Amino acid sequence: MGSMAHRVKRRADGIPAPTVRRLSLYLRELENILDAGTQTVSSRRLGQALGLTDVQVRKDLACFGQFGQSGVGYSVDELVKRVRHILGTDRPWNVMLVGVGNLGRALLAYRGFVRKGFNVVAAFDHDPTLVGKRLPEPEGVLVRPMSEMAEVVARCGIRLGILCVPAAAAQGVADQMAAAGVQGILNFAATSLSLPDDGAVVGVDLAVHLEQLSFQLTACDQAHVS
Amino acid sequence: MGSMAHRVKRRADGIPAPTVRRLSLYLRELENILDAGTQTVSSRRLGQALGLTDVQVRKDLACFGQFGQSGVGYSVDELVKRVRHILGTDRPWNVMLVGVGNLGRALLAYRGFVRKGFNVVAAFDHDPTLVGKRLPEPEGVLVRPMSEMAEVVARCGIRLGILCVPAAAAQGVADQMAAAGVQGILNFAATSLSLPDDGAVVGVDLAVHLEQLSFQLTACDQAHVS
DNA sequence: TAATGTGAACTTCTTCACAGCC
DNA sequence: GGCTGTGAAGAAGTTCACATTA
Repeated sequence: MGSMAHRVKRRADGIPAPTVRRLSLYLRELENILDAGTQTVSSRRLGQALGLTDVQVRKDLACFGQFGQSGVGYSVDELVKRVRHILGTDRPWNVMLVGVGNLGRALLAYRGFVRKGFNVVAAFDHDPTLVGKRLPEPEGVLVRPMSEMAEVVARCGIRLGILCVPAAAAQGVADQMAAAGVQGILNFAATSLSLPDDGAVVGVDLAVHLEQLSFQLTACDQAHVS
Repeated sequence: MGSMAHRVKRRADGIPAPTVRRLSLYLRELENILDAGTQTVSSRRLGQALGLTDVQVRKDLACFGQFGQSGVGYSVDELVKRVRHILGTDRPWNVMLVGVGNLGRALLAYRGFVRKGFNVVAAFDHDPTLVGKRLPEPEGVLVRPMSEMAEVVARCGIRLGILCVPAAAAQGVADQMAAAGVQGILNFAATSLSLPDDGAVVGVDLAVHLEQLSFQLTACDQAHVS
């Protein structure tokens, strides 16, 4: 089955998909709050920062147990730990990246992944002129030939992969990744992917997001006219 | 009010938000089908490519009128035109980009935007050592100082902006963009933004997407253990 | 036969209302 | 007063069943 951008294919457990999406946002906000030195946060405050109601926040968190204190709120530190554990980012993940074009290179240089516990430990590309380089230069990740994928995945315990190849090549590469043992793919190619049932895909199509905005503005324009 | 990543803030019209998200995916698939030379497509085929049911596809399209033919399906060419019109991408958009770091540079080099009708006609950065460059080198978009933003927005009729500055600076820059007349922001900063009510935001946090995958794998692991 | 289009049933998600706690 | 947690009500989205058309 193909996967949709921004929607997980299989829902793990009985957790609503929207809840999982929001959980990441809660965590991001909580980390900001933690950095600001605040000890405690209420569902209202957390929700307000994200444009959600307080009840929504509490309902989401309630899926995983009850860790707030009546009349006080949540311990930020505690909540960060709990949410990280729920998302599985309380321990580091080794990640690989395939396709070292413009976007791939930018992602290799992106520090946001490491900060969240995702270490990009391997990169692959089809193009022999790129293989052997270290990106970002001069001390980055070694770009390897596709043929080494299975071995490296096994050796480094890689379960997640970032796919940044052209759309036309994406399905073939995704199959290779799955065959090599990768279980989850973050797909930046402008196409839907089919994977075996135990493979998870999340799609990010940069142009699609701009389309969402142009739709909104266009719809508003027309509302004003009529 | 803040906005959520991957969710539009205000829903234009009476169109369900999930429908709008899927519309972009339909278009992407339809463009592939068109390139392949196929004349006609059924809701079943379109849905299958995206992991959706045929009814879902028809219901989504039905929001905008009825343009299928019983027993035959949809004219791909016609449907592409209609969906582009709905999304507002049947005419080009001038877009600006703020923050020419790693990610910003990669996006300036990304050809997927132009292909979809989004022309990045201006870039801005705070850093004087970047101002004056053309990215991607040597013939790309001129990087301008922030101070020129309002003038350029007005002159080029820019309504959409891509925000790629560090999280700490994001809200301030977003305010500047809104003040300059930008109506929609594609936010790559790892933070939620508050904008005046007539401003639309779509957030893309690359690390958040990996978290969704790690959640899924983690949840599956635990399901297998128990 | 092969498809679209759509009211109705159903499921999922969100909001309301309120009990309980600090 | 301020806050969490939660059953119940409501809203939104999806699927079913089928009428309809080529």
